[in-house]
Amino acid sequence: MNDSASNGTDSGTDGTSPGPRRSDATRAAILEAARERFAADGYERATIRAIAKDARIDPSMVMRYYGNKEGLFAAAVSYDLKLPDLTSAARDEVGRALVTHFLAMWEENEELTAMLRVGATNQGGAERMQEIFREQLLPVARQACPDPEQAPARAGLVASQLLGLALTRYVLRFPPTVALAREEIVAWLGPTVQRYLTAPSP
Amino acid sequence: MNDSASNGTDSGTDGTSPGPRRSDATRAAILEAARERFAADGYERATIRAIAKDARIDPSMVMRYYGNKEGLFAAAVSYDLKLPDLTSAARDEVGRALVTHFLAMWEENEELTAMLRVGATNQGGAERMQEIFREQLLPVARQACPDPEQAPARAGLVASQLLGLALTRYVLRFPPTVALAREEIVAWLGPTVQRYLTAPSP
DNA sequence: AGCGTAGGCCAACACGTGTTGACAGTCCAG
DNA sequence: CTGGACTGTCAACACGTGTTGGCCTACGCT
Repeated sequence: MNDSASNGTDSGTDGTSPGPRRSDATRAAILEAARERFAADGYERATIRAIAKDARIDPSMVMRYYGNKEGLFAAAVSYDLKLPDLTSAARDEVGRALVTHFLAMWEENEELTAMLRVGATNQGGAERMQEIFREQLLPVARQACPDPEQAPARAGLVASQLLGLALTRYVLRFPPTVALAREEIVAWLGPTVQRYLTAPSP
Repeated sequence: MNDSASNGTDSGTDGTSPGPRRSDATRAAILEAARERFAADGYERATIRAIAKDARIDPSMVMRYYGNKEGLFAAAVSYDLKLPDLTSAARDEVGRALVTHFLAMWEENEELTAMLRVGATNQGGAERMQEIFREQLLPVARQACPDPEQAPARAGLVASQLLGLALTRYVLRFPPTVALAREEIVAWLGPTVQRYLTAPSP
C-alpha cells in the first residue's frame, strides 16, 4: 500500500516534465527481464530473484522501484490491445483484420503471453483479462455485430478463438499450431471470427 | 524414482486381484481434493498441505501414497479424453459431435480444467497436453479430414478453438462465455470445428 | 491372545520465497 | 568543497513449501 513511485526530484529548470533519472536504464532492464520471466514462467515461478539476476542488479532494487511483486507485474505488462478503429474497415473484412492485428500484437512482444500465463493461474490476472475483454474487445463487437444485445456473447466467442490460438501456439506450443504461417492462420481464423461477429445466430 | 505403489498384501484367497485396502477411502479423498485444488489453483499454488487439509489427513500421507507432488498430479488427473469413434458418425456432423463430447467431458469433472491450468504454467503439464493432442485428437483428424497430410494443422486449429473455449469459460471465466448454454456453444462452435476438419484449405 | 503390519499423526529439516533495513559509493546543487 | 539525495549491495528476517523419519494406534491373521 505504500508509494514507491513518489519522486519529487526534477532534474532541470523545466518544472513540468518528470525529467530523466539516472536509473532509467536499470528500471527498463528490470521491466524487460520481468516481461520475459512472466511470459516464460507465469506469476508464481517468475521469482524476483531471477528477474533481478537477469537485469544484473540486486533483488532489493526491484522492491524499491516497484514496491512489490504485484506492482512489478502491473508495471511490466500493459493492458492496451491497441485495437484499430474498425468502423472504417470493410464490413466483411473485420474478421481478417482482427486476427491479423492480434497476431501482430502477440508476436511483437511478450506482454500478452505473460498476461495469458498469469491469467491462467492467478486470480488477479484473470480479472485483469476480464477487464481487457470488457473494455476493449466488447466495444468492437458492439460496433461490428448487428444486434447490440448479442454483442457480449459474440465477443466471448471471438475471444475463445483468439485466446485459444494464443494458448496453443505461444503457451502450450502444439507443434502443428506453431508451424502455421501467419497468413494461414488469418485465412483459417478470419472467417470464423467474421462469422461469430456478423452471422445471424444459428 | 522410488516406488510408493508397491504393495504385496493381498487380503483374500484370490491371488490375482490386488484386493481392496483399508486405506482406499483415504486415497480416494486425497485424489478428489487434489483434483479440486489443481483445477482451482494450478500446480504451484495447489499445496500439498492444502490438499491434505481438504482430505482431512496429514500431509505426510500424501507423500506415502503418491511419492511426491508430481506423482500425486499424475495419479489425480487422467489423460483419457474418451473420444468416441467418429467413423460411424455422419461425415458432416463430426464437428458438432466433437464439441458436444468435449463440453460433456469438461463439465463432468474438474480433471481437464486442472490439466489446462497446470499446462499453462508447468513445463511438464504442457508436454502432457501435447501428448494428449498428438495421441488422441490427431487420429480423429486423420480420419475426418480429406488429405491426411493436412491432419496435423487441422487438428491444431480444432484444438485452438476447443481449448480456447475451455480457457475463457472454465479458467478465465469471461461472463458472456460462462453464460452461454451448451446448445448455443455447440451451434456456434460445431460448424467451426467442422470447417477446420473437412473444408478445403482456404 | 499375541503379534506383525499397515494407517495415521507429529515434529522437524532444508530450502526458496517476498520483503526489509542498514551500509557504502556517486553524482549534482549550493 | 560540502551536504544531501540517489543508486546500488549485502545480509538477514519471517514465512511457506516439499519432504522425511519417528512414534503411536488399531486392525487382521495365525
